[in-house]
Amino acid sequence: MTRKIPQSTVRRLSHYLRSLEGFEDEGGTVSSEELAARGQTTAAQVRKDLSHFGSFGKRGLGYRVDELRSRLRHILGIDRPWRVALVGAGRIGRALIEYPDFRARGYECVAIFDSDPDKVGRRLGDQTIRDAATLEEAMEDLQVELVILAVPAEAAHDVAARAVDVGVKGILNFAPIRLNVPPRIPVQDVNLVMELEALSFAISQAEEAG
Amino acid sequence: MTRKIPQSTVRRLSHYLRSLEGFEDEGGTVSSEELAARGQTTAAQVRKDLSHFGSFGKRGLGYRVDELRSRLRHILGIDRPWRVALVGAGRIGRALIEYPDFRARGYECVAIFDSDPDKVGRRLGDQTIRDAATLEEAMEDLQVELVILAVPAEAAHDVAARAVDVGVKGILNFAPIRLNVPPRIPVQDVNLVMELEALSFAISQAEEAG
DNA sequence: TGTTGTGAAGTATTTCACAGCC
DNA sequence: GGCTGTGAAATACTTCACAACA
Repeated sequence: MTRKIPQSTVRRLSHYLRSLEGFEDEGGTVSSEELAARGQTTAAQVRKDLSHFGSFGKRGLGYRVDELRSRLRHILGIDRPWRVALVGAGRIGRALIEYPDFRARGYECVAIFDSDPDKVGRRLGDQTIRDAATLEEAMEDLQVELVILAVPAEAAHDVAARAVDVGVKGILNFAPIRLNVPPRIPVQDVNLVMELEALSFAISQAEEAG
Repeated sequence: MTRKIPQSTVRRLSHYLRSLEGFEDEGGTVSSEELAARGQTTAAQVRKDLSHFGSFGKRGLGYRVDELRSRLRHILGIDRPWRVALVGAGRIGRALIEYPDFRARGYECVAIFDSDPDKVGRRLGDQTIRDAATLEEAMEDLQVELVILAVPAEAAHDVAARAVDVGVKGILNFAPIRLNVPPRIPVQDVNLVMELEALSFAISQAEEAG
């Protein structure tokens, strides 16, 4: 039913789910047209995206809102909780785990690590910051599945390798380097400065074109 | 020379520039092969990406490191400073403007706004947080070019519209909504929870496939 | 009637492969 | 001899358009 789904489709699926949030009419239906209008895409694209995972619309009617929502949650893998560890107790990591959506989407921060002795032992949210030296033991005990890697580039490879060794399944990487982990481990890179660069690129291009 | 450059190419250009950072051998050269190895792409892709902007390699030799670096900086529009304002003095925005790369890439935070009276007037870095009500006046005075929009979704449309009205040229948007600005204004959306969803999607898919 | 699901057509992006130049 | 620049081929992604059906 599903083979190789492009990243662009996954992004759109997240959007569709988010769009559904605005719907109070639980028992109602949405058409691909309506969904398309809320994301910036086309009705055909919506239908194609969804069709990769089965056909759960009703011709002439659209998609049942409540069913579509639960299907999307299942497809995105957020119909169950995820045990997440934050490594690097800086601002970004903290921003992320404090997002209301973080918890609302089923991500649960079960451990926070840092190597700075001044930070170790402090409270952060409902967690006490642990010494990064205890990473393996703690991650195994707590059955961590996802790691948010928010450490300096120099430390990132090491932390990633150790996390993968103890069975972590995926990494959200804020370090501006390409992690060298086995291909079975998905890594999602986030680089905020790069996003700014995309902006200055677009503006410069437009200016140059006149 | 350049027409419509895909987003994927722009991302890779940023990577190439970042790769060059590791090079001490300023006067030396890099081949497309080496560049490809540092990003996760192919030599042909590197050459194609660069060829959109002219041909500045030497056959048989590769690209001069120092020249390539300055070309990339020019292409990405970071061969000049950018005047940036942060709207929403929460953790993410602060994380971003405190990144060493933020300044190193020429982005200069010239104003910070928030609507929370408890925050207005406080210092943050080398800035005093301004009342969001004064946004138009301050942005015009300070000739802000880029806005980092890190406010709740409800406020985002309004802030974006006001910023565009006073001549802002681009927006980095952390609010999980589609901003409704004129098409000439580039908007770069960042949604960290969506990145996590891409991760749980990938893992769930792999698990389902067995 | 209205809207899905989907092959087929159309675009966009990547990869190939090789002539051309250092 | 080595490596770029680039058309041409291959692949990936999106849009079209329409049969199927609630």
